[in-house]
Amino acid sequence: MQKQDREPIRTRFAPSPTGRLHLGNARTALFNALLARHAGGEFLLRIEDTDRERSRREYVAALLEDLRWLGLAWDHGPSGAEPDPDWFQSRREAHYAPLYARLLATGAAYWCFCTEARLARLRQRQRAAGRPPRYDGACARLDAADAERRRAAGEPAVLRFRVPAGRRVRFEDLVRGPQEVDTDTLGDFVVRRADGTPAFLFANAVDDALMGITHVLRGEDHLSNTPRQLLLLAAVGLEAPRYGHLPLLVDAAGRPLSKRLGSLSLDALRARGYLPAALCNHLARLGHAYAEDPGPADLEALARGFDPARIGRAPARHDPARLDAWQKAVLERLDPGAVRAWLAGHPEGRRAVERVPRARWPDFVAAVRGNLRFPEDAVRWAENLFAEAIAYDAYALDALRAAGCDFLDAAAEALSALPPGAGFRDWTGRVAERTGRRGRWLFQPLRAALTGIQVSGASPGYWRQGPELGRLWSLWERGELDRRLEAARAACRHLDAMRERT
RNA sequence: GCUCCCUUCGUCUAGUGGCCUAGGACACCGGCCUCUCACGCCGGCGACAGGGGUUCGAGUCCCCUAGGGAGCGCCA
Repeated sequence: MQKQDREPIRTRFAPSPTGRLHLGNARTALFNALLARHAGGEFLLRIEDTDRERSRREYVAALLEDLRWLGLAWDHGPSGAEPDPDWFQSRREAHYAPLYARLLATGAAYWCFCTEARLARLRQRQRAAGRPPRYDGACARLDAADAERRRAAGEPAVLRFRVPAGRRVRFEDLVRGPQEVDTDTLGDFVVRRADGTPAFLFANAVDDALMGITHVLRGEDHLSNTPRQLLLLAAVGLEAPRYGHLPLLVDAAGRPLSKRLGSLSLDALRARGYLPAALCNHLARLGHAYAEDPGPADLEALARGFDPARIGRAPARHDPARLDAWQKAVLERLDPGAVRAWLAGHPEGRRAVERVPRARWPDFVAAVRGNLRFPEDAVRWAENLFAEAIAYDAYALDALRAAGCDFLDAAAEALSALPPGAGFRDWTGRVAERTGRRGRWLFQPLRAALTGIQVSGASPGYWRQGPELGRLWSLWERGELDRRLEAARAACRHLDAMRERT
């Protein structure tokens, strides 16, 4: 009994707060959000904190923060890290209790008094004998009244689901198509732990049904859970969502993403300076292909073309170069204000924001944005273009020496002879005329004179890369151009003097 | 061990029996754009894991092999 089409779509993301979000989780969240948005439906957030040992309040807060940062707003869900009875499974006992009772009453589940030690031994034996490690059903035939008495006497017990024998469970996977599983390959599984908390299989499936979830996109590792959850939901008389299983996401080396491997955690990527839109664009194409690729797009456009049927079945590898390409593409389309906000959010980038005069900001962004990838890239140009002290680095001095002081004199003269309103080309045209230099012999020394300035954190010669000289030129006032040329001439004369002395 | 899943250029992928001498994007290499880097444009390199079938015809269907993965928990 699975949900059918033609009703409003409702998806969810249901993380357990036992670690930070990484690329893999984030993709799952994104896909569910895109699916909901695509259909004009709703996207919910639920916290699966039934593991008392490992769930941590601060992870909830971090989770919410990461999702908000990514731009994945949820239509319904927790508003903060404080557990509430609606969205935190640890507080939803009241919803579960009647279902346990029903399971017990119909015989669909039974009390199991097996100790963990016995189960461990059992699994070990089964494995050694080359058999699948499954519960052997020791408590399945216990007399119900006896079991209740032992329970009442305080003997610890789990509630175990009785998987019907010799049946086939069929379902249609949203991404993998028709699936069929023999119930004889399934062992009786735990529904409620001895400490009274619900087991994942139970709480997860039940909450999806109770919350009216219609579609669930989740990791492939849940594929074999699906028949169990279907059986369970049928036994409590709830309607199951449709499930779709996403291929695993692996790192650049082809290894599964791990919570311990921190470099692909969302907060690490954010600290590095990646934009949420870059991440979303990257993720939206890992294991999913657009029929018509929208290019660097916002969530709305990403959602428009999103289609679960176009999700792949093979593991997808995260290629950092691809992510960087999205970062560049997204950055390229950001307006100056957004670039400013991005930079202001990072310690490094803030230095750039502070250095560049507000009025010059749009021009600065226009000139430099093609050369940005991370916040620190902006700092060097901000410090170079709006430098107070002017000192040339070794490569610049080489270029000045090679060009000769006469050349610089000519450049300065051409500049002072320039009528107001004349542009970069007028200037370089005149310099070319006076000195007979063209191409790199003309531009290289001019670039050295105007931008070959030492900047903290930049490697020597950094200025030789970067935006077109002409764009930078228009960023400077005439006085600043004079100042730079004058400094270059002084440096050149100093070099000459040094040479004469030796 | 058992059950299930997966396998197209370096990477993400298109491809649902003829439109495929396998297309695109990113990466890489080369060229152009009056200096460099980037952008843009043009071009290049580059793949159907292997073997058997089925078919007039297979990347597409079936089987086997190899390789990878998941599940089999009082973890989610």
